[in-house]
Amino acid sequence: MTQDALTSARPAGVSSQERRPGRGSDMRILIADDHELLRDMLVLYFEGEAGFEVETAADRASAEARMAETPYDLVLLDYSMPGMDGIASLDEILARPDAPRVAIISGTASPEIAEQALASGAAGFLPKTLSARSLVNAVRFMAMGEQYAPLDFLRGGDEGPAHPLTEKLSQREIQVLEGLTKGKSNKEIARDLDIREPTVKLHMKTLYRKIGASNRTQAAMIAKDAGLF
Amino acid sequence: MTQDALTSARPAGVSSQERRPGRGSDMRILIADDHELLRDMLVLYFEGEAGFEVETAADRASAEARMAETPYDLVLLDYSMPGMDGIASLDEILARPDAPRVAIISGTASPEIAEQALASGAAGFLPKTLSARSLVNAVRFMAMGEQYAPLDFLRGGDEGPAHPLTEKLSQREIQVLEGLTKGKSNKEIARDLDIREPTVKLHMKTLYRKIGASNRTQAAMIAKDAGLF
DNA sequence: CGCACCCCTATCCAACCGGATAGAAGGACT
DNA sequence: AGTCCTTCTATCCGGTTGGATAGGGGTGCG
Repeated sequence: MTQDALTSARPAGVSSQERRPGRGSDMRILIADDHELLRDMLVLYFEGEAGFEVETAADRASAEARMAETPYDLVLLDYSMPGMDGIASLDEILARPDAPRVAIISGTASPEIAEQALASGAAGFLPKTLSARSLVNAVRFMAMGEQYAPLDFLRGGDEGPAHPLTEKLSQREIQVLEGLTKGKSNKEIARDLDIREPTVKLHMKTLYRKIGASNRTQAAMIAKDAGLF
Repeated sequence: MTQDALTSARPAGVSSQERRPGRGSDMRILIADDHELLRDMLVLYFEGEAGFEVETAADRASAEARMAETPYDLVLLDYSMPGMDGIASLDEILARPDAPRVAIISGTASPEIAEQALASGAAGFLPKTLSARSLVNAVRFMAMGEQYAPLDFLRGGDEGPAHPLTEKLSQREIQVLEGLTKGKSNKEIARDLDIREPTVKLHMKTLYRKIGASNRTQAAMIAKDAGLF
């Protein structure tokens, strides 16, 4: 089958002629993502590049097992795969005594999450909207010790403004909605924004109308589905 | 670049299969997904196969524009890309007078959503956890007019049960949680499940403890993040 | 200026929610 | 039988939410 080239991820031992002794040893990269399509893709690309040695894992447990076995120069870690629980999981992995450099890769995460990841010490943040070419370049960049993140994504210039929701909502209403998605009460939101609670309730009511929700839980789910926050 | 790996990977074994003497012309496929990584992948792959003609779109608007211009034999439609709003968007696209066969592709959608998509008349459902090989086979299958969906995914055997949440919750609590994520009130949930409201409240309280939520909105967000429902 | 719009505050009230507590029926397992 | 677990029901209470109503400031615009 043609797919052999793709699916032969060759976990270890990479038999290959594409090894180039030019720069000393190869760069060892671990791709941890539950999307096999993506793993196939990246393995394929990196195998065509000189100086890379790629292994894969489909969930957090096996990823950590591999990290414990052998050191990696860079780990591409999916933000949402089995075993992952947001930034907390990243922190835990980075807290390991033998922690490698870790870059977060995600298809759904927001710029906010990207910033949190970078603040936690991630080597970079890679949205899956990146092209394969850009991703390989980013990996090279991070492998040199730099921190990478696509600027247009962080600036929110990404896909956020296209949301019809944010267009309709005022600044305050968006802030209130954000607090709502965090599961906060009106009282907490009021304190955070330094306004009175009745005001929060007003914004709440108006934004319900605007986005078509009938209670706070629905509003939170709508915001979540829209990819906000 | 590494395309040689792809193009050289022509399988002699299947080459006869992919010829479509009945139709004469190539099979036209539209890939609509905002993840450029995935588009790169599939385009490269299908270009290495005979009998396929592939075009791409990064959002719903441009996808529909392409559909209006020329007919496609199959459209791979990302469930969550700019312009998409769940099953409703699929229904709208399928309601077009010149509607092509449409398969939903998603990295996050649940088995429940997959079934809804198939019930709405989708040609298939493709989780991104599929391997490249399986995906190509699925496309061939769907192109023959069949309806495709990975059975183990639909049975929930996929990544659903791996969720630590569903393990801890009882059957009833899960049902209550599902109603919660739909934004329903306790009263509505009670009616739907044909139990009394106090009972719903009890389940609600206990499931809060189990999943670590302090109110219904947080519980809903946790369930959503876990990929439930 | 008048007007629209956004943001802020306030009060009142019905309804709902979160939590505690208590009791009971059925199935499963020892 | 006894025990545990799940499910169901119920009542009480304090707190929160949703909705209506009535204002007061601020900015921008014709």
